[in-house]
Amino acid sequence: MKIDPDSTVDLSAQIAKAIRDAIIAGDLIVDQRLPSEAELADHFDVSRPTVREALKRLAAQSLIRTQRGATGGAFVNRLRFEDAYAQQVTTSTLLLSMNAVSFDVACEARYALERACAPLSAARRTPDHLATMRAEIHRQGQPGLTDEAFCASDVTFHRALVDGAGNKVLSYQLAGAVEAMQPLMNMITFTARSREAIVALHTDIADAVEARDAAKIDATLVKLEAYTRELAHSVVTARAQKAAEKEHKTA
Amino acid sequence: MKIDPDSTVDLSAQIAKAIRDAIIAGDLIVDQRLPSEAELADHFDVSRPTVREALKRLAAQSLIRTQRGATGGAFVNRLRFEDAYAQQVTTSTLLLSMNAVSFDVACEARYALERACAPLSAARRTPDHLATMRAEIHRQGQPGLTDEAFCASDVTFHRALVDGAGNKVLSYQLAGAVEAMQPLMNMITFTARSREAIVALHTDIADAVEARDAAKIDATLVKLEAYTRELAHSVVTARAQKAAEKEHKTA
DNA sequence: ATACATTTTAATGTCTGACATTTAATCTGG
DNA sequence: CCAGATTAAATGTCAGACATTAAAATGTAT
Repeated sequence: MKIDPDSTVDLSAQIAKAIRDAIIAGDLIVDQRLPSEAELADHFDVSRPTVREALKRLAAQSLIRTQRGATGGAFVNRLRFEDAYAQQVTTSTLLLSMNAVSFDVACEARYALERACAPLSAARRTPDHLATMRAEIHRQGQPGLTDEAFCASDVTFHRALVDGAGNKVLSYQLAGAVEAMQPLMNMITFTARSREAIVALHTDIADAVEARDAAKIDATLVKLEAYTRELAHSVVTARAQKAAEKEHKTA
Repeated sequence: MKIDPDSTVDLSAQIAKAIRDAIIAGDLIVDQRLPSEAELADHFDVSRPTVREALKRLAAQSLIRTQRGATGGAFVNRLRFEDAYAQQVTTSTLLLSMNAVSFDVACEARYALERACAPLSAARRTPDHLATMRAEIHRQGQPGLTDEAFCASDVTFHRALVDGAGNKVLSYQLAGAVEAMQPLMNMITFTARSREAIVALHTDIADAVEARDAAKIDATLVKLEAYTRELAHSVVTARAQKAAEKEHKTA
């Protein structure tokens, strides 16, 4: 592991890269302890604060964890799916909000991915997954539910569908897509009638999952996608109209 | 933005979280300059090194960039899909290697996601995407190609297929799945005969994409998945046999 | 007045050395 | 043999200094 002190790149970034590469290459294995900060500083011929900045970079990516005390130090972290979820969701959310990704594009991606799970979920879902879906459907029918709570329940429902596929990699990939859309979905005000329609489609999906009918799940997801986009469009239209009225009033 | 100095959590982690939350909430917008390190240190009532560790954490997630000089400082970064790709691939690769995700599970996820793109790609692919696919097929037929180069070309081919769907979110999500599998794929030694079979299937896919025949793409991807898994199994079997022989020799 | 060279300045990058805090291992007395 | 005190080693934090960078301000000559 070496760095170039003459490079224009930050030393801490170079050190972080060197250690990261060693982890990816398998030279440092899970739970292995890195040398102490002082030893690393000595090795790379830099000061301790510089080493610490490098370690914090790695910690931000969940590649290492640190422990204080006598037998403490920095350890290579076993990257867990649960840890990766959070980062994936954060990144996806920011990508959507910063890159003016249209609702349609995000929606299309989400349902395309979800439909990819449909046949697997039909084959493998357990009673647990089904119970979660039914419970969320029931919650979604409760009057007095806020839009945010309705959306959160929607996310849980869809994650149960995805988790039913029994493939951790798929669940991980989809967590980003589904949850990242939540802020966009929260912009939609769900009327009693639209909630009723969504709950009906959710019920169809749950029934199809119970019957292990992949084609039916797929078809219903297509319907749900179309309806979601329709709702979003009406929101956009209403907002534009409101803005126009306001404009008219000021003029 | 406040932190709790009595918490057991690192101050730098708390500060990073506070700033990250502000970015996510939109309180800090793209290209906006953060206060200088000295000002942040003053605001949070900590020392400059502590602030710097926090900023390095954010930089590791591409949430900010720093610039030196008179008008320098830390700026909120516009998170680009390209920047996110790299992190996504690193994370996915480590998840697969550290969590003993079986080849079958990863393979299943990859092809499920890819098949989700098939109908969109059939509808939207441009001549460019098609040209890339044809070029990679040609490369894959060249004799003397290393296994690594063959795999790299395979990745490029599949990414062209995915990019053909014309949905950035899908491309982003899939980049992780496809590229993360490359290390696993590199373990497979491709015989002349297996390469021939793969190239034939790739050609079928390219033909179907050209004809905008979604069903045909889907069907061929199913075949390719089955063949890939078959190849992987034979590799595993061969390796187990070799290990058994070695065991026998030592005994 | 303008173009170019120089100086200033404000910021990040880095270093040194110190102290605080945490935690496990070790020592010590009952 | 065990419980408490001590020690040691590591990370966490701080203070202050200097190095480096790059833009802006200033000065100067044409």
